[in-house]
Amino acid sequence: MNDTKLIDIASALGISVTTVSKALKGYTDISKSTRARVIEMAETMNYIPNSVAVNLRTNETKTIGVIIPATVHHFFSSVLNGILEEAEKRGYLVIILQSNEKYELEKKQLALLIQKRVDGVLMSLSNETDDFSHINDAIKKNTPVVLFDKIAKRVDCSKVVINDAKAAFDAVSYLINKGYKRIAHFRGSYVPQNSIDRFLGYKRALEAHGIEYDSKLVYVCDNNTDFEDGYENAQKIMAENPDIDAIFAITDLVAIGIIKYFNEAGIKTPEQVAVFGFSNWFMSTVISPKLTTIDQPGFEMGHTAVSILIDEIADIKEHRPVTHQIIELPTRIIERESTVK
Amino acid sequence: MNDTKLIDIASALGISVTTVSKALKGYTDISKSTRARVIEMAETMNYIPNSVAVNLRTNETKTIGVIIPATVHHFFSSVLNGILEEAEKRGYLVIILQSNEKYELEKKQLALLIQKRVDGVLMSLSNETDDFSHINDAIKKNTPVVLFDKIAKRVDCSKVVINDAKAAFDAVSYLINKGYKRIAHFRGSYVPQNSIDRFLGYKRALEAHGIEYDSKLVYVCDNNTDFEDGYENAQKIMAENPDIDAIFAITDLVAIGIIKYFNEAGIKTPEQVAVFGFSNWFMSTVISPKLTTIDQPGFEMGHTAVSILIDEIADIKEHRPVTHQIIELPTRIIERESTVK
DNA sequence: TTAAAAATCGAAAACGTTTTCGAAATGACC
DNA sequence: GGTCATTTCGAAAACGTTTTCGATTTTTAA
Repeated sequence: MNDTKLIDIASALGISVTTVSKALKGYTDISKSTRARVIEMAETMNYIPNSVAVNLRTNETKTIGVIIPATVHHFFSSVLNGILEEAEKRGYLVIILQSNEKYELEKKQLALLIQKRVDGVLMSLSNETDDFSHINDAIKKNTPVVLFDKIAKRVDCSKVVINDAKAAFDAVSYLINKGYKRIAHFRGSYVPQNSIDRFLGYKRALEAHGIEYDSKLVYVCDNNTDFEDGYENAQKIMAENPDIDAIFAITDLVAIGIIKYFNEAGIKTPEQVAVFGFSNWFMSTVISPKLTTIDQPGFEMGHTAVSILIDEIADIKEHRPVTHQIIELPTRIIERESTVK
Repeated sequence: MNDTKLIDIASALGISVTTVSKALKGYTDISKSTRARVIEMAETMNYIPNSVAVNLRTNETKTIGVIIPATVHHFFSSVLNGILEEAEKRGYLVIILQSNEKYELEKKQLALLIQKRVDGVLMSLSNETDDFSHINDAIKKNTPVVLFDKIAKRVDCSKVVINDAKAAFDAVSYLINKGYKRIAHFRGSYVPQNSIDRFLGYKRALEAHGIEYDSKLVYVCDNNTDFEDGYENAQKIMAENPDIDAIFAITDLVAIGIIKYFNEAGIKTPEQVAVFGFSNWFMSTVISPKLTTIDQPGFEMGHTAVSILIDEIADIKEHRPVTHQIIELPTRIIERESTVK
């Protein structure tokens, strides 16, 4: 079952490939009549252009690459849905790779995408990444990159993010305004900017409201895949600092770990200790009590990242100057049961 | 920043592109010394082969397409992880598309992938799909297809599945052996084979154990994205059939909806009514009580589907006869709290 | 030294398009 | 009928590789 090519249509009609190609692409220097004949013949011969040949000739693949650091779960699955939807709408296909939070893998995968001649790439950085030359190289080679969620401020490209510090500030301020006074923070590991920013937001909110920051109330949860981390640290904090009345957790996942422990240990949420999550993952409504959290708009993030990227691709193609944008998507507090007495 | 090409290396060294190409690919008719010079020059000039040109020449893209029916959540995210991991290991990139359970979209996307010259495609059928000519066309055009999870028995290609009927049979038999007698089933919609098979398994298990099938105990949950369905039907069944002592739910999602209602209504699980889910999604350990369920090996499914596909791609390329395989992955019962008194 | 064998290289075709540029045909106009 | 403008078409180059096949050189064997 051999594919039909331009030359097949051409010889069937006794004309040249040039004419066939032009007719199919709507060039104006082909007469109405032959265009009609070509189109009909293409139809009956079931002609499908060979994308690879087109790619080679036009030097674009209508494909974008995506590198995400973690497994396709929770937050990234929302982002991915946004990416897929918008990309399809704009006529692009998307190749997905995951770096598993490894810098070396991320670097290799970016190189692979460039070798594959994708028109642009979307990426969210691995926790390990603190050298950005691979990204700068890509940009220098005219492959636009837009960073989302886990970004690096120092690299000069478009970014779409949320304001983690502000969101955390809002969350903790909310708790303070609700009357909670001794508020702990279960933070993430020390490297990722997200983790740092949310911690900073927590600290600033305390200071802004005249509550002294107490480093003993900060626990580190650096296991991103399970809620055990939250569970165990909850156990620990209740032994070490039983006087707390609220916990601001870096993700819904650790918040859920906390609530699970509290449920089992008979600690009432929010009466004894309130819990505040982050991301508004699906399961935050599954747990009892339902989790108060920050809505992190993953779907929109994917959407706008693709949109910006494709615009930049067009700019580069048309030799227009490309201006990088930093888009900060709004977050909002979703108040549920875990913080309202 | 222009990419260096074979001809750049060739002219830098005063030799032909042929020689450069062969040296780089390890042809034996190039002397050790010139090979070394070529490799070094390629290194210093930072040569990266143009994949598009290679694709055109070799007529393969080292890329596979994946079409999934639903949003990347829950079960499909596990499958996707399996696919990505195995594909990368075997040197293939993967393009992902989602059909949103629409036949027309599925058809269009498959055509798109073929036009893009992917080497093969993995797909899980939409709920609407009952015409399989698009798939047969793809296979006829020498693009191998392997179906996973939501398959069609009538199309002649490799498939990787679980035995839904058997898994459901096992689940219900487990409940019966535990002493439950009046077991309801919250089924899925009427079209998908999964839904039908699980229902059939339920029915057969009852019959096999001498319990009369009662159609009044079967409720339909056809909303796949939320647990409201389970919640509402739980409410309904307790009003209409308060004498039930167990529910076998088609997915963990509806099972969680049921448990949420039971928790709120003060109905004890499993003491008054036991609940059995399906898939072993992450959140089945989040809910209280933890959910007894069927483990559906999504990650492995992705793994083996890719593996089979790539083998078939190789067979076709080498003009070997390709034999289709039907792989049935084992499922098993994960016993948790929702069924043990 | 010479013939045969082996080693080493390169010209050119091919993959299937797109697009430039010029040529041929047609139409318009006086 | 002759000039010019317009319409319509096609030859050929180009995109960057891979691979066949023949040519040239070097080595081996006698």
